[in-house]
Amino acid sequence: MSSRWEAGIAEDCKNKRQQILEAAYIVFSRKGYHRATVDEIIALADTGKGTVYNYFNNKEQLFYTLIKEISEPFEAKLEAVVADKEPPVVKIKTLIRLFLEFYTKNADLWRVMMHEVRGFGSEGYSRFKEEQREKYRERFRETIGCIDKVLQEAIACGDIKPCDTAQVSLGLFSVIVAMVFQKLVDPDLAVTAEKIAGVFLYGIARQQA
Amino acid sequence: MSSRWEAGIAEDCKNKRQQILEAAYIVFSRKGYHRATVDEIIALADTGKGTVYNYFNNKEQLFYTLIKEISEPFEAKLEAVVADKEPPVVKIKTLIRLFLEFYTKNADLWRVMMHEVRGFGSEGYSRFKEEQREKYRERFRETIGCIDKVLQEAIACGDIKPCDTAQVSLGLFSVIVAMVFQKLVDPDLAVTAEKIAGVFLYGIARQQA
Amino acid sequence: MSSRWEAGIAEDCKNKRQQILEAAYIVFSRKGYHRATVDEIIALADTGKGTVYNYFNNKEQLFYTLIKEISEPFEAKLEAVVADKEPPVVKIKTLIRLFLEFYTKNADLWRVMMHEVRGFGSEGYSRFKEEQREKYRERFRETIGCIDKVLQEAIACGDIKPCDTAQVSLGLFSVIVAMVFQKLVDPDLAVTAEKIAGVFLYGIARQQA
Amino acid sequence: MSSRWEAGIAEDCKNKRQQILEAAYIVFSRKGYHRATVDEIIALADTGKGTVYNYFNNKEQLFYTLIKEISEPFEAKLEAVVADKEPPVVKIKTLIRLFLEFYTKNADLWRVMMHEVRGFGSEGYSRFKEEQREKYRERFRETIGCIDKVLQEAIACGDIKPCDTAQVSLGLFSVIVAMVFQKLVDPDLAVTAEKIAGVFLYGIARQQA
DNA sequence: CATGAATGAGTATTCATTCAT
DNA sequence: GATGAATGAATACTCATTCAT
Repeated sequence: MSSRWEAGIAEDCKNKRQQILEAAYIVFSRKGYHRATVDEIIALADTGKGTVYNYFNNKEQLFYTLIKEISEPFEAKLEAVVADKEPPVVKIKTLIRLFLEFYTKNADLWRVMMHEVRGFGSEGYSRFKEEQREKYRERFRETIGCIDKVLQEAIACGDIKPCDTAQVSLGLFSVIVAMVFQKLVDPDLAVTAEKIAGVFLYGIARQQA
Repeated sequence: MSSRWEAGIAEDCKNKRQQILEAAYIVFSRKGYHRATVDEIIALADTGKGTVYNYFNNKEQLFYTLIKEISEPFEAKLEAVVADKEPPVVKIKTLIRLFLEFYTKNADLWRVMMHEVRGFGSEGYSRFKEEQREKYRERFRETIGCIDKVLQEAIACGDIKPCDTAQVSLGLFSVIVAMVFQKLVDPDLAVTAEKIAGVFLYGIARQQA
Repeated sequence: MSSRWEAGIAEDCKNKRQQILEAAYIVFSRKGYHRATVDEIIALADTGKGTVYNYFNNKEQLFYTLIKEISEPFEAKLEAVVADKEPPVVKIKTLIRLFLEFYTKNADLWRVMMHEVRGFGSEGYSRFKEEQREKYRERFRETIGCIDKVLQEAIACGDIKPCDTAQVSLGLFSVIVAMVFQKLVDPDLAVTAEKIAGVFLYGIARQQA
Repeated sequence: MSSRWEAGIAEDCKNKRQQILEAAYIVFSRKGYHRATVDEIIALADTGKGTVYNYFNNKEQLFYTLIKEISEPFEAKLEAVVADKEPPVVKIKTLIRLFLEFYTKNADLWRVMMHEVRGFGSEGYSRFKEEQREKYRERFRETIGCIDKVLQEAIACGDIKPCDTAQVSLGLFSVIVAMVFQKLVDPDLAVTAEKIAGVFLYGIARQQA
């Protein structure tokens, strides 16, 4: 049901902090932020309640740390692709595949995160402080920004027509996420990546506009 | 701030039930499901706490009723467009415009709804019973199904290439929602509708595949 | 062990709020502020936990309300004595008797209150907000101020020698409280009042200075 | 802010035990017993948490040890004055001065101590065991007993009128403490000592009774 | 001896729901 | 029908104490 993002590490050498993060990953994914209880997390992590608060200031910070630790390697990979010397269209397809992979792995947690962070300035919506939520949003913007950069590159070299790259990159992103959340992704991610890229690049119309 | 979906009804003949639904609309939109309190709803509805439970079994059913009463007129409109005698491509653009209109109006509440209903079979995620959540999902599928039908029609008459209509309609839907949630919709909805349709129909590539 | 400050009211017509206050009186007196638990208060008040929070915002405000409701009638009595047309020396003795009576009745709770409120600006000493504590202290100053006023009156009419009335009134007050807290008060309060007045008025030396 | 009761000892030869006691002095004074945390004490003492429990059985015993180590030299001084060959009235003034000095130095901690120990037999008031609290009270009685002894001496030699020395010594003590706690003590302690003695010896009335 | 990671019992507070009036 | 006082299950967080290193 849930992925362990560092499954390589042997069970017995994991420290408490890691155990808690892994348990939190599972519980937040299953229950969402509000309905996830610290009690359930510690039961799964097999630690005492106080231990959680030795490593994290509170539930919110535990959640944020989780998101951050999962995001960072992913973001690094994205950046690497953006910096590649491949043709932009190839890079777009690679990015789509990476996104499919990441969101497939972390679908549940990411849905939760997006919900908690959503809204711009909605007071009282989430228990999260606005400052904290802004940090999540910045992360989100940068992620989509990777697609944006490659699109601009593609326009620059004439591979695609000039367009509002902010909108298109968001559109591309949302389609990827929708496919994942609705479980319409082919086990061979490259297949789905090709399909998505195909629609965005060439459209579905029989005749060119 | 909030839309009244039946503003035509005069204030003084609104019954308690309607007052509660309108207050619930506002509070659920602002706070999300979990953080919305019955106390806040009745304060806004200017009614007693017991009254809520005269009309609705519980908070959950209040929320569902709200969604249903807002969805139904919208779905009727969609069906009407599908049944139109217009060319499929025109109908697609009309559908996109209707979606943009509806989600723009009800963005906050819909975000909340999607979050609560999300997940297929995640036990304990929401306080909602699985049976209840299935009702929401069915509604969701039917909504997207409208796009699907028109796409199939378009394929049948040769306007668009054969494609996986379930995937494409979901993609189209997700792009619409993303634009709305990220506030990238032009005040003139038709402009944004054209853009979205343009990308899906003709792609962004300079050369046909 | 504890006094009921409105014992006259029949049990069955007491409302929940009053029941809670009376239980709080007993528990705060026995346990002090920190060690008094809401659970114990509701057990004694025979109410549900939520009921406490219907009437009082939180534990602190419950405590403050308690103090206020007990203080006010007492302060009114003190003011009445100050305004009397009796000779100052007589009024002083009457005040002493009233203090003995009040503190004997409410010894434990008052000790708790004084401890929580103590300190001028000691950050973090009490969980009480400084603003709140200032309200208690103002109440305290006014109470002692009654003695002060009568002392000034006595000086004005030549009954006692000029002296620092602020210091003497505080001294008188502290002796009263000490007698009560150490359980050295005679059942006939007037006896102890006379003794205390005697020392302050005429001293214990065999010869005038 | 805080007094070190053995400042003479060089910093570098102070052992852990002493460091902990000094930190505890500061923290208990600032926060009171309940709100003082072992964490804060060890942070200030620059030591490990376990070390505290090497030297003291628990928080309670740490507190008691603190009180004892501070009290003993003070009590020795008091006893010395009692044993002096001075006239009783002079000794009383000296005692008052010593008390003013001691409580001024240790005002905050003593307030905390008195609160924790207060009450005779109040079950559950403090976390302290009744046996422990009795030790504090015995200490308290002996301290006041010094005044009592001198008063009795003064009566014996005819300097003061026969009176209930237990009550008067407690009264004298409480006035001293009140002056200190309310910050009404003159920087020159002898001035305040004279005033207090003056009131107790000769009263404030213009005419002898 | 010194340490600090791990622990879990203890507590204030929230809020959906009920039911007597 | 309308009301709102009463309820108590549910939950994040604190902090004294232990014990393996």
